Amino acid sequence: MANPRGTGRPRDPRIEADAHAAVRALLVEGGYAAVTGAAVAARAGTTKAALYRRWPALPHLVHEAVFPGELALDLSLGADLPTDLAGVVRGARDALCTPVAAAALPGLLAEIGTFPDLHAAMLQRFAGVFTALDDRLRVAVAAGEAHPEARADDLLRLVIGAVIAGLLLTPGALDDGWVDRLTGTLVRSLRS
Amino acid sequence: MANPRGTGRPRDPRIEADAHAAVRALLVEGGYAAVTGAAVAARAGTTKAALYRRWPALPHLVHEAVFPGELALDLSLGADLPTDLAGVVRGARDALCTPVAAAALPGLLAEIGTFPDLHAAMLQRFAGVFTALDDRLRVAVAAGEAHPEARADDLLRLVIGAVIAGLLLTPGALDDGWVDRLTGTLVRSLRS
Amino acid sequence: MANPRGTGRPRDPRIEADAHAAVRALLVEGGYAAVTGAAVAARAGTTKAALYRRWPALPHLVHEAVFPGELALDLSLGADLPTDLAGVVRGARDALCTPVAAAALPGLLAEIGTFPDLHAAMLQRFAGVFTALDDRLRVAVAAGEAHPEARADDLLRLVIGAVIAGLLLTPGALDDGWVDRLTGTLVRSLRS
Amino acid sequence: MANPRGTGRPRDPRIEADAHAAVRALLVEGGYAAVTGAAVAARAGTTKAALYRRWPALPHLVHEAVFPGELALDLSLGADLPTDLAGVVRGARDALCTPVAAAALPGLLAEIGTFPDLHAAMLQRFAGVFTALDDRLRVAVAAGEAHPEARADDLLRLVIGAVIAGLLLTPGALDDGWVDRLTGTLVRSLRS
DNA sequence: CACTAATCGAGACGGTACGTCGCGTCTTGTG
DNA sequence: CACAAGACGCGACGTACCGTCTCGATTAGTG
Repeated sequence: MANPRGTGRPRDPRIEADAHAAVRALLVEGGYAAVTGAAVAARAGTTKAALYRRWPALPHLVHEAVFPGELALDLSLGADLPTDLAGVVRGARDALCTPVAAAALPGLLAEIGTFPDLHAAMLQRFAGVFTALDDRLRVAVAAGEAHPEARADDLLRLVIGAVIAGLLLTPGALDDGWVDRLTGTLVRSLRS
Repeated sequence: MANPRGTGRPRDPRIEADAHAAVRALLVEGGYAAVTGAAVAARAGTTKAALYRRWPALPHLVHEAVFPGELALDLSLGADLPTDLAGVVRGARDALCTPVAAAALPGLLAEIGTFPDLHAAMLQRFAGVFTALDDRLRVAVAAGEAHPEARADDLLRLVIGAVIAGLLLTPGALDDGWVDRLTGTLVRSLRS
Repeated sequence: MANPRGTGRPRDPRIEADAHAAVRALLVEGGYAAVTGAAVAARAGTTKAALYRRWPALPHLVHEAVFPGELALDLSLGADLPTDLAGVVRGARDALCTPVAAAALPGLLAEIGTFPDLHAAMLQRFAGVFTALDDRLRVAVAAGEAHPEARADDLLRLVIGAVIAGLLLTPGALDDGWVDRLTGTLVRSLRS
Repeated sequence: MANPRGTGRPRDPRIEADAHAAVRALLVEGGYAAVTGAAVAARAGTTKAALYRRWPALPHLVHEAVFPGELALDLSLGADLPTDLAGVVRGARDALCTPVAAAALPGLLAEIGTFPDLHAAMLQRFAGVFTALDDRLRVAVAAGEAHPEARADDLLRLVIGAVIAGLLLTPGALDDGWVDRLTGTLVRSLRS
């Protein structure tokens, strides 16, 4: 898609940033339905053609605008397990409950059916967290804080699922008390 | 929407049923994107006007077609707690992982942003399960099988979230082993 | 269409009159496009079914409402020819330039293509005028006021055409001066 | 409507021509009622959106397709008055009695009520004829062939009205004999 | 006095056209 | 090459009107 050789007029790098900003603004103001090709282009001061030169379809742009990079939950390996799990829970909630993310997620998840590559891209955002959580879990098992069959994927899916379900079905319920309760639940569930 | 008095020509009851069936068939064959007003009408042997007379928008019809009534998980109050929780987990998975439901859910969840009344309608499907689970939990607390702070809403949201996250992000992973692992997780998390 | 035997509930005679009045009111207020089945029924305090029991289609009702009976131009046989012709011109103009008629005519003429029976019905309204004009013309020929080849149908068509063209293309131009000028034109054209 | 600056992708000029041809074909085959947005688009090998980009509504397209330019009656200034008038009468008849025009006119005239701008557009088609007739009439007055009060607008309205009335009410009667009779009528009516 | 038969109000029915909108692509002219 | 601009094919949207139908409730005349 990108120009392999260095030939030709180079792409205007501001368009990427402007498009990201436009998407985020539209998401907050009008929800996922307001993120129209024409609307994004107008808001970003460019045209649809410039967008489609960069992203294969609108949802890809939205995904990139909402989740620009990998989630950084910085599991402070060394703190005790409850503290680290609380960090994961809180981090996942904070990342997905941004006004922008909350507006985009339902639509993005629905588009997975149409654009399978979005699926992989979204999962990729959690890859680092998964690795860190896997490592942390191994340490906890060695320390006798978690039973040996504990799996990081189940754990992470549980957290993400709880956040998504809360986001979609009971928005507003994911306060700090919820973080504490879910953390406690996870800690207890890890005991042998 | 419905005719309050008995006046006027009564609605043809077959249209409701045919529309439901048409939506389910289209969902299975072509996914959520195939559920078009014209396609549903054609398949149901009726017209768009007849559909819009009954439902304010297509997603309402889809919701009704996919979740015709309340989820019945028949918590067998009396069995031991692990068995009952396994029933809830398995029941939620079975209800939401039907080919029809799996095809409809992502789109349906995304439409909540546009049609807020869909939100209440979807939650309503779990009202009975919540009540039953709440009762069961109280019994478990009294029997010393669960700690007193355990909350049915958190528990149910955890189950639903796990299913939805699994459905959206890792379809195919929700096998019987997953049911057993999640049940074990929940049982352990309930211990004081 | 009507009930041949006297059996059954008799029709409510007020509906005819109310429907006529409703059509005329809607024509004046919103033009031909506002004369909808539902609108007429609502305005007349009845229902579409009652209307279609009486008229085969809406244009028939409109025609009846706008031109309830034959045009009565009362050619005062005996006056001089210019006076009589002025009466015809003025009468045709007055009959077709009513706000109601002016609003209905273009639509009615267009429906002729769909309902050929409307055609005959509309022509019928001029039958009496034609006969009278034909007689008057014969007298004029005998008196040497008109050349022998003068034909009433050509003459009448000329008058009606002039009114319709004025109505459709230059509304407002059909004032009394126009009546005098057209009358003069016709009188001169009849001279041998 | 049109793109003022030369920017953007230029409109495909074939679409205009194809749409015109499609409208004419549909008019002849199925009458005014067959001229549907979808039908025109399909026949022209394009889409409804492309049509609505060019014309504000269907009747405007129909008008343009049926009367692409101004009527050219080429009054042969110089022939004697009866010959020139016969040319006007015959020309107006020929222009409005084409199968295409005859099918379109009733509908088009009826739409004037909904789209007032159509009115001006239709009158414009006769502007040149009016000017020429006005000039010719002045010559005739100077030559003593017509009385001084003769007005071209009255005359033209008379001709057009006669054609329209004949078209709408007595189709088939506008043969060459009718042309001669009407011409004679006009010539006599112009004498002082 | 029941019975019959057509009308009444109300409103749903199938059908069809309307005009709009969004998508992702394409085609110009201009850097 | 990229860019701005905007037309293109495609297809869905939700609304409106048409003329018909199906109800339950009236309202006469008839047996």
